[in-house]
Amino acid sequence: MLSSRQKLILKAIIDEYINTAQPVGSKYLTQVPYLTFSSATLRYDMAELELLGYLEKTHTSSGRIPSELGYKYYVDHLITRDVDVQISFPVIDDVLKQNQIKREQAIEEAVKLLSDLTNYTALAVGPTHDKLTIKKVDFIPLTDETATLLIVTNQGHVEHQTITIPDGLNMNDLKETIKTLDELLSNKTLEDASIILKESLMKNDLKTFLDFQQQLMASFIQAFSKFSEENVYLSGMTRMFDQPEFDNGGYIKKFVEMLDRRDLVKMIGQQDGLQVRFGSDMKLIPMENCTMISIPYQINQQEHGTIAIIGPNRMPYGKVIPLLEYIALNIGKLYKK
Amino acid sequence: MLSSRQKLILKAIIDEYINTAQPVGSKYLTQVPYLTFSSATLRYDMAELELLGYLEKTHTSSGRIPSELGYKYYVDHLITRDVDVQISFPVIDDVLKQNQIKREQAIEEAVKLLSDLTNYTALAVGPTHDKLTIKKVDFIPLTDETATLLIVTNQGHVEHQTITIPDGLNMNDLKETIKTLDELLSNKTLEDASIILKESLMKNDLKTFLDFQQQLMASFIQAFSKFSEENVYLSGMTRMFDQPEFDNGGYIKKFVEMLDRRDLVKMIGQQDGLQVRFGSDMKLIPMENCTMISIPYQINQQEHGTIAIIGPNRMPYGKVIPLLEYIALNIGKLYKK
DNA sequence: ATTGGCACAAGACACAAATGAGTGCTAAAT
DNA sequence: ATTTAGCACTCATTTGTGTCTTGTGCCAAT
Repeated sequence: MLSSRQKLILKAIIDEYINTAQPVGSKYLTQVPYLTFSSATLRYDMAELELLGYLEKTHTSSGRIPSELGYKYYVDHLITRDVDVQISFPVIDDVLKQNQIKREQAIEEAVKLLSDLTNYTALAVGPTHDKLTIKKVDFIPLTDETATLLIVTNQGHVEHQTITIPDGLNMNDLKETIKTLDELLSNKTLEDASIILKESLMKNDLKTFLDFQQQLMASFIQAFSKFSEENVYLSGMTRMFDQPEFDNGGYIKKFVEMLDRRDLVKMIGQQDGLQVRFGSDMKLIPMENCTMISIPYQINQQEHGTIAIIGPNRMPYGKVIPLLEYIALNIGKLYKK
Repeated sequence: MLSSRQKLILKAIIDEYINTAQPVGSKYLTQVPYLTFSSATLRYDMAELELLGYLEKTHTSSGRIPSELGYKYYVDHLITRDVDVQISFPVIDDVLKQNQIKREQAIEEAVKLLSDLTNYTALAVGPTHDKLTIKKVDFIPLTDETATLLIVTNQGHVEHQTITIPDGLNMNDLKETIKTLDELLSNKTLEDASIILKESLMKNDLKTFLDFQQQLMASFIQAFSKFSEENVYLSGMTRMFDQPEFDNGGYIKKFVEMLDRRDLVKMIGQQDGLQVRFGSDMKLIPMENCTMISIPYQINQQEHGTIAIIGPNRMPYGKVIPLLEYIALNIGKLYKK
């Protein structure tokens, strides 16, 4: 258990480190208004806090920097919510209102705004429907040789593919096949659709076109698997580059590749509320000095998603968290009747 | 005009610099088999080449590195095509063949392969149809309150948007409206469609839904403008990070942002053949030490695009160019009957 | 026209000393 | 029992110095 003075010291150190990114020493602390103690006293407590694992030293005789445990304690117990963030609220309301009927775009704009307001990388997944079903399979001829294949889910997600029709294949036959497929698959869940598709292939219900059909099926299966990679919006990828702790080609490369591969998305599972995850908490992708704060949003009973921000551990949590909460809440409100 | 010896020297310097990324000195050149001269002679010519602008020095007494002009001369006159790249050709054939009927994917895979083979960033735009027309406008109800709006072009490009239907609005009315729109717009070019849309809005042919309709129209117009941002495929974005000359947070940031904003796409206009563009040639986005090689591909009379690679000036042009040409040629062949 | 020789320039490297921020510990003060 | 002042110590950082290396530029000789 920390003494109240130790708490104050920990808070002061983290607050300062968040601003400066430099190790904080006892001398600085003596200047903090609410720490009216000598540097020696402060040093004594700092040693204690280090022993308990809340602080670290970069070398034997340096100032202290917060450890992950320190940040954790800070976020859980010491944070002071910044009231100034409220000046951004009308802007958020405005942006959301302008995209009231277009949800993907509302989310996209919200993510962009979040990134702009915080100067960190922001992302969102969803909105995702609880039960993913196929709404329509359609086929739109473009030319004599080409056509576009469409699959629409109940989430409004669309997967499309332009295909070239091989020689000697009748466009009408193909159209028929797709129509059968549509009837067969619509309103089925993705898993069911996959099964039905494979069975049909076996039983040869559908007209077979040899090689062509195989590619077509592959195409479908691939489209289905794409759906399960949920829709994700990303903004401010390069903002991370501005952080001094990441000014390092190798790290940045890893970071961008991770975003590119959508690794993080797997981590943002469905959770209950606000989550603050530090580098080592993210088992899949250990990214040191990196924190992800995520919060779910709910559009209606079935549709929900998560919105998150990624930055250095050294984040102004007091600003970022209220902002994130406000955005998540208001995305939800937008569609409540 | 360069003497033949000067040409040899320029070639030797660039070849070596491409390998080592280090300034090349006269001593090294004496070891090159085809340069049987003393270092003093070579130095004499090097000074000449520098005067002419083909070479540069990093400091008063360093070896020489090629200037952009030097690279340009090299690419135009001194390059020797590497025959070894041919061992990659079957792999390319294979990948393309496997995606014969799915063109977007064929391009995507080709770009990925190109990036893998060269270890540089690769991208492609297109295939783009000469005359972009609308093939279908469709509307798929998802729930009582939501529906997906689809626009398909003759290119097989699909733009979709999930919209929330405001209270007091009839789904059937909406369906009718969309149907009218489909009839009105299909097989029209994008420009025509825009005009028709605006006229209808004026004349109020379409049932008006006040605020909602305005958003809907905005949605359409936005979708149309998205089409003109051609479809682009990108692979190996982070490969640039491996190049020693770019190991620098600021540069990398600029690079990623440029790719993110799709700036380059604007540069890859429609051109006749292979183009090699150096940093300063790309007026829009001056990226020093950076070269883009692009080549158009043609699928049929109407459909075409461009495939390109971006790397440091210091690229093994003798390998990269034949590879690029082969891929561009064979994407085209794939769909020729 | 080409070459060998030599003085010179400038980055790279290694090492040492000075600087300075900050600590840990102890003995004295409160 | 806390708190503080004082002091010795540590270690990263900066500055300075000399040496080494690579490569140039120029000139006189071939």
